[in-house]
Amino acid sequence: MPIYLIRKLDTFALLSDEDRQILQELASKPRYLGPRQNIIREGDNPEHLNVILEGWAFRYKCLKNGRRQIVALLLPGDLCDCHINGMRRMDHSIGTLTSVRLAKISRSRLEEITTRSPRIVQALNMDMLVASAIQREWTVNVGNRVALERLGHLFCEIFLRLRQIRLADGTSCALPLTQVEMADALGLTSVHINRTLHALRNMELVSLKNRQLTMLDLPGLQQASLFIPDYLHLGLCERQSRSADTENALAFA
Amino acid sequence: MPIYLIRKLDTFALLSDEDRQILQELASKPRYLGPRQNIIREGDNPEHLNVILEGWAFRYKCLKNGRRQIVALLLPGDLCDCHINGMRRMDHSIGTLTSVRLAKISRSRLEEITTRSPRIVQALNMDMLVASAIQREWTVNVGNRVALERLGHLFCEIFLRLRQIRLADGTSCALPLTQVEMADALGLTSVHINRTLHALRNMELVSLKNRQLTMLDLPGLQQASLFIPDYLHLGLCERQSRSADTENALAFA
DNA sequence: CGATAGGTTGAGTCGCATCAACCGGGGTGG
DNA sequence: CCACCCCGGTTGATGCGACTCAACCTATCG
Repeated sequence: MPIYLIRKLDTFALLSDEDRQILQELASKPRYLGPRQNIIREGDNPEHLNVILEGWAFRYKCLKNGRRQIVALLLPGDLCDCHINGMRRMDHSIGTLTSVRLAKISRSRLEEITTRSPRIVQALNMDMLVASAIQREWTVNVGNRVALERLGHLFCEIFLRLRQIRLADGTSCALPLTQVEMADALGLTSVHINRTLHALRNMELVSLKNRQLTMLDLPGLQQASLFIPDYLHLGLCERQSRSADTENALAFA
Repeated sequence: MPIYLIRKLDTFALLSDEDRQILQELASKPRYLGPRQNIIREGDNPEHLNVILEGWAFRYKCLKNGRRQIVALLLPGDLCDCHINGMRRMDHSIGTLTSVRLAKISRSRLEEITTRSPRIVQALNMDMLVASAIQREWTVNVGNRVALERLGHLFCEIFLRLRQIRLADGTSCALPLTQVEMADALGLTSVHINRTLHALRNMELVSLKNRQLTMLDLPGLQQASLFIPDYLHLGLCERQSRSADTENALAFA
């Protein structure tokens, strides 16, 4: 069940029960990958659309000088490939961070879906716009913020994105990234991430142990990181509570 | 006439004469703006799709600390707004660099186009994928490259994008960016851009005077900048010469 | 003519990289 | 069982790339 995809799209458009049913059928033949594996490599020819049903992954590019830049984080419910038609060759790779469950959606299947539900198309479009907005914000993050702001900003973004799909528990969420991976995502070194993390802890803004991130002071962290959540377009998130109610109601029916 | 849009889309899909005719009709009521003006501001509600018919513009975000990050350059033929439906509030602003001629396309008009030509839809999708790829590469650029590489990379990208729409003249093209604007695009200061530019000139890789950029040694610059053009997906660019022939043929008919 | 925008240059400072050593825990194999 | 290894994290010393501040230069324009 692509439960996280449904939850996310639900914040982008008013899905009907039929829409949800259509999305449910997606996850028929899931594919499993272990942690630190490649889902697809730069140069590969993407044949179908992959959706992350469960687990974390990331887009990255390797440079000639040997360094690696992580350009995006893919969370449960995120679409892997630059969807719809067109891309002949991947210009970047996608790797897993944790164990990942993937749904493969063929092109024909996708077309079928889009003809059956315009609302799903709308929600997918919105999702794509948000993904672009996040990418722009990452450019801002590495271009214009110092280490402490960058790391704090990343934490804020991850936390809010996970909360959107109800994978945050109060003020905590998972964070299965090593310091090396944070460094590669933020254009810093792991040594400096380490020191910066200590600074954030000393300021009592976050705590991070056993891959569990706790936001001790979310407003404080947002301010310290120059984080403004607008770009995530979570505007409809108050609907979350409503759909949570509906979901519960169904569960108890 | 959205000649540059047509040229660009022509490298992404095989457009028919009818497709071109449809695109021609877009530019009916153009809007004109002077240099250094805002096309749309963060927080605005975008009502229609803007296409740049002529001139240069850029997407940017301003931070609380007063600094500005330019997150994308918009060249002739580029689409301004995160198109199709959806976005309620702009999460960034768009400003002009030069005088700009814009085409406003209403939502209904856009739908009409997409129903009439699936090939245009395909080309627009491809264009969107390339725009995303460029955004990712900008993240890599500011995250993982030193000043000289960043600036050289920017020059390579601009040159190839302009050549794609045949706005490059041999090894030269326009570059209407001030050093402050280059700095804001690359996450550097204008002082450092100045010194880096001198370094590039001393290495006899580029020359830049009167807003005219000349690539003295494109392969050399690409190598020095770790530039790999794959992400621009210019694969079909050999078609350029063919369509140029067609265009000339028509011009002389 | 002064005013302004863009570009140039130098000196001093700082954030982050680099290099290197070391620690602790979990897994493996003898 | 312990010895070993390896990965992720930690810490210190040093150096460099880019920032900051400031002065000055040049072209353009009202």
